Amino acid sequence: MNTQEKIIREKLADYFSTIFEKKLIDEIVEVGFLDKFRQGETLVDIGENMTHIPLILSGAVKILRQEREGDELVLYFLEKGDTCAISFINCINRKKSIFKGVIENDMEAIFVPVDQIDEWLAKYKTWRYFIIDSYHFRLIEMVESIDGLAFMKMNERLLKYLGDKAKINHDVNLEITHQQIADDLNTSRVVITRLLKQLHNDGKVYSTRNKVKVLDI
DNA sequence: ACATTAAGTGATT
DNA sequence: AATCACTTAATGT
Repeated sequence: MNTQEKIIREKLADYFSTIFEKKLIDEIVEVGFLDKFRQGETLVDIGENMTHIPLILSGAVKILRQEREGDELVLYFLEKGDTCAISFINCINRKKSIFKGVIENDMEAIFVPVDQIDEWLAKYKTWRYFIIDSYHFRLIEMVESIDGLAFMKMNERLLKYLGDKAKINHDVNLEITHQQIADDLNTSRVVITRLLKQLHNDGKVYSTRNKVKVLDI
């Protein structure tokens, strides 16, 4: 076994080896490759073809919908142990991605080529469950996201967003500007500034320039 | 000290 | 909740 394979096997041991059967792990080690991305990089853009799906080992990815340039909306975040089931379907159908994925935190993932994905679905129960589970979870997050748009006031959306962000960062101290938040929620900076001030006064967050500390978790 | 960028605010729709 | 227009505060050079 070469060193590259050894490394992948070790990385998988952290999280995925508990959910995948041994034979499947062996196959992943065989065909997968490790790749790293830095914060702010675009993992996949809308309209691109996908050839691999990531099994996320560390870091986080922000999944968003984008209309035109500068008009976007964050749907959810992916972190360790997650994969993008949507991208999986994209792979199978050889369709173009309908989402954009931006690296939220420096990310490390094992990429598995599309050809195997299909094959494993029939071959391994654990893989099947993993994909279905992932798909289900993403669907729930999507519904939550829709609920947010349809029923929640902007201040609730903001609070949820900050909570999610704190969770995936494993830190309640967020380094972010009002403008960046506004972009992610597809609203204006002025609105965020005012809502943040409210939340600040309500004791739910503590915010200063470039920083928001989430207090109410 | 000056320029740039982030944040705060009142008025209007 | 969005937009405008403007002010004030923080930060970098």
